[in-house]
Amino acid sequence: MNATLTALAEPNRLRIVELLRDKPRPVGEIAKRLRLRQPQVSKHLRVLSDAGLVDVRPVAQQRIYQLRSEPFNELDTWLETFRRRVSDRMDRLEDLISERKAKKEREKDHGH
Amino acid sequence: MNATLTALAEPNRLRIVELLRDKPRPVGEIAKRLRLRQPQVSKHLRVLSDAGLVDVRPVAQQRIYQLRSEPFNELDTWLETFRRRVSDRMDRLEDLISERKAKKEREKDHGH
DNA sequence: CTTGAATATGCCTTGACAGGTATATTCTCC
DNA sequence: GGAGAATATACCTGTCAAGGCATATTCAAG
Repeated sequence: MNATLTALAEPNRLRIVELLRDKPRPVGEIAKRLRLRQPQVSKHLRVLSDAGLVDVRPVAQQRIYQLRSEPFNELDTWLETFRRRVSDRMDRLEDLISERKAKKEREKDHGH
Repeated sequence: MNATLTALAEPNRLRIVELLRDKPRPVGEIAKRLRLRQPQVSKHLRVLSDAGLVDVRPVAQQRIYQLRSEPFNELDTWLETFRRRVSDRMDRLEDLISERKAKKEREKDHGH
């Protein structure tokens, strides 16, 4: 999960992922399209690969990189846990404030 | 988008976000629960705030932080663009390989 | 087996960022 | 208005990661 986020947090890596979203591509093409130097692209792809975000397949001297679905599914599942909660937050905040006030009152009465 | 990912990529920040998922909390409570020092928590919350991931409300000397929904919705929308694509990748890869082979054949014939 | 294309890796430098600690700020309460 | 709680900020330091560049590696083709 954290590996996924870390990998995606780097701007150029995000661009690569978005490029691969359309279809698998060899390193050179990625470099050309994104105007990046080949070594850095290879390095970014290495990171993406270690994070499990991409797969490689050798075709002649080329290496074709493609996205893997699992990490995105996991990310999606994780996001699920926020859906409902977030919409309830306001109410909960109100509750919390009321609680706090009530507590204050109790303490005040105690003091007297 | 990138701001969101960058903010979430830091492990402790992710923990904070997951803690706030349950309900809004003041800085001190976050620090205590996650066993982090107060200054670092404040810094992380600053980053999360700048990224638009959280909101603050002062209550006395406390600052109550709560999640905002927008960034998560955006992230969700972004993920949407991967749903179908990813499942189609295999086929596309096959296409690409076939294309490549066809191209090779053509070149070969040309050479002869 | 030599050449050239496609890619990976190693090394170096630099910048960003997280933690640690001290200190400033803001508020409550008496 | 003085004390203490809750929080923010400033400064320092160490670490890590990204880019640049040179080079190693792998493969196809003649």
